[in-house]
Amino acid sequence: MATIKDVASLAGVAVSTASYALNGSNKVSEETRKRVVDAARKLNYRPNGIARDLKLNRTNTIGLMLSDLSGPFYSELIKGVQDVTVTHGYDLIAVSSIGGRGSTAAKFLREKRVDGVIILAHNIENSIILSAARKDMPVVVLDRSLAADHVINILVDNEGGAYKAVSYLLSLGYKKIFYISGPKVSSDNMKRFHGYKKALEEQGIEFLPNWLYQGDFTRTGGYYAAKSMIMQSNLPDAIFSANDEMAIGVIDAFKEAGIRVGEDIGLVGFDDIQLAEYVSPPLTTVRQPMREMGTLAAQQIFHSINGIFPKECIFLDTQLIIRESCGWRKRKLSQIK
Amino acid sequence: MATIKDVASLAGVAVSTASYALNGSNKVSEETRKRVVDAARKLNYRPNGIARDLKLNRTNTIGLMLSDLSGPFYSELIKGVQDVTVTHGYDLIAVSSIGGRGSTAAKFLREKRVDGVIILAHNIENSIILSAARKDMPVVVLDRSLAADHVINILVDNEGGAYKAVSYLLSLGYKKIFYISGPKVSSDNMKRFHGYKKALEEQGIEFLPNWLYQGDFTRTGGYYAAKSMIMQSNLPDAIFSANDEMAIGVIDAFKEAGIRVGEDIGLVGFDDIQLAEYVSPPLTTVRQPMREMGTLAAQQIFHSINGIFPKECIFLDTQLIIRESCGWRKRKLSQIK
DNA sequence: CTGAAAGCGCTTACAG
DNA sequence: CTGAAAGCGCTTACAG
Repeated sequence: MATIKDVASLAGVAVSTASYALNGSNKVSEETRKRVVDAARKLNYRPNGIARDLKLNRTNTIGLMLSDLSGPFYSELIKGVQDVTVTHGYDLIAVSSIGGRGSTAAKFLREKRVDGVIILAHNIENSIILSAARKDMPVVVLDRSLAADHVINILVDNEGGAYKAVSYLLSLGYKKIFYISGPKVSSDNMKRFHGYKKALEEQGIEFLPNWLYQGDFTRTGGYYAAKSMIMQSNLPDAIFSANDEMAIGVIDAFKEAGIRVGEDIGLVGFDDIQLAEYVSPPLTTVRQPMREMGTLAAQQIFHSINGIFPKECIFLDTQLIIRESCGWRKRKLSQIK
Repeated sequence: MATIKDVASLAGVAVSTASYALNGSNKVSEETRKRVVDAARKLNYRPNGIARDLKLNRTNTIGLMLSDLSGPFYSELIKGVQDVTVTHGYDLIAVSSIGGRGSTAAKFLREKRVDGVIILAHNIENSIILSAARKDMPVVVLDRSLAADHVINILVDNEGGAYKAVSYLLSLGYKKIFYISGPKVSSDNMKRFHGYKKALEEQGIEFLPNWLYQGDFTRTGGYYAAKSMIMQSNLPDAIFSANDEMAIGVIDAFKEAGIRVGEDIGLVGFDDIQLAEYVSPPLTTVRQPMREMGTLAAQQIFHSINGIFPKECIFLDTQLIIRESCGWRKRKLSQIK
């Protein structure tokens, strides 16, 4: 593979001159430039971007770390991030954190392969983030609250969103409301759980341990949680699922058992993924402003690259999206604020 | 930011020794190893992966280039690729080709930043791929047929799939069947168009120019195509949409106009994206084996890294998934092979 | 306008 | 077991 040295020697110039010529510097005469470019073409020369990055000590790329590259959930977030990275002329790469410490995400965090990082991946430990964040590598976290230099927090009001959702269920007359949990290590999940309990408490309803079913934020997880309820004959009035994917699994399981979600039982999810609108019954859920999160996250990266850090963490609100999974008729009868 | 040099001098050893110690070589005494590791910790040393890549002349990462990082369409593909890259201990990064020649994908292709590349992005030109592919950077293309050294073709039978879909429509008695096209530069689209025309011809049905509506593979594109039909009062018996996303846009537009897809009009898509099953009416479509494509693609990369190239291009079959968007009753009446 | 040289942060034969 | 040195492929002051 031809290097700039080969190009220079074929063109009969020094490598510095070749470099200038190739990068369109005006320090070079039109004639030599042409000679160099010709030589490059002849050799099918491709610059080695890695060498360039090393020399310049910057990569011009932002990394987006997601717990699962293939999740249905990131679409809008990615769009938001992408909008502002291209505006700034930066590249964006997406990597997965599957595998935890051994994951590509962890490696990129460790090895300074990008100029900034946006994280939405609960399976990356705080310690990795803390030792990665530094002046020339700001990181914004979207899935936890983590106070440290060079880490920026963008938080959505998980607790408030969950509270809204469960209060809504309560206002419809549901009383025995189960919680299907995401991974316990997920801070988002814990916040939602708190919001859930808060709403219950406020209405003087006691939370019972067997109202909690463990899931893992996947559809399959939700499916088996609901299956368990059915097999144990431990059926609720309604369910608050810590995310939409699990809620869809719940629908699957109940459908199999002949239980009608939206009629026999109420269900609300969290996230408002694209599918939520199409699933049957359409899922009531709490929407996070994903696109806005993406935009904000990327903007914050560029601000801090320019030395401007936000004073405090950024807090975003959620929105309850009412569809049919909590029942139509009941809804009509009650007051919703 | 501390480098290995700093670590070495704090530990009072040569940088070579520091390097050996940090990389767990057994050339180093336990005692110095400890001294070095301590020094590294003290300095919060992070290795510079870019320097390492440059030195070793390999990145240990595979790049997946997609035309839109946020498409709903790649989920299974990514899973397939991921499965085999992690098995091989390689990293995977996903980059977008939005922006064509200026895109991150094009840059990574140009600058040898990965050890192999998988492409599903019609907006990357052949010329870029051809000049990127080389012995130490195999590329597999999933969206075009491109014969060259070090480029591997994995093709799904677009033409056959389209033919199947349209034949099915014809067998149901639909005659005036429109085509909603993807971008004309997309080879997938053109193949599907050929399959469509072939099925028509075989039944002696003449294709009319005003049966073709231009779309762009997006939901909005499909929506406006259908809108145009309605506004021009140019309504078909059925529509074959070059992909599912556009088909969903079609459903939206017809729904607004009070036309019932699956009753007044037949519709079939292509891809079998996740949504297809949930949309109303559920969409009949032709499924591509996306996960298998991903697995195969990654396997081929590793084969060629090991010097083994496939002799010919790999051809995958499609499958017609019958749901409700072409009508239930009609379907019952006819024979489908 | 052009060239010789240093250096980015690593790894790895090679000597000792 | 440890160190001095070369080199990966670039860019960029600095001289001339």
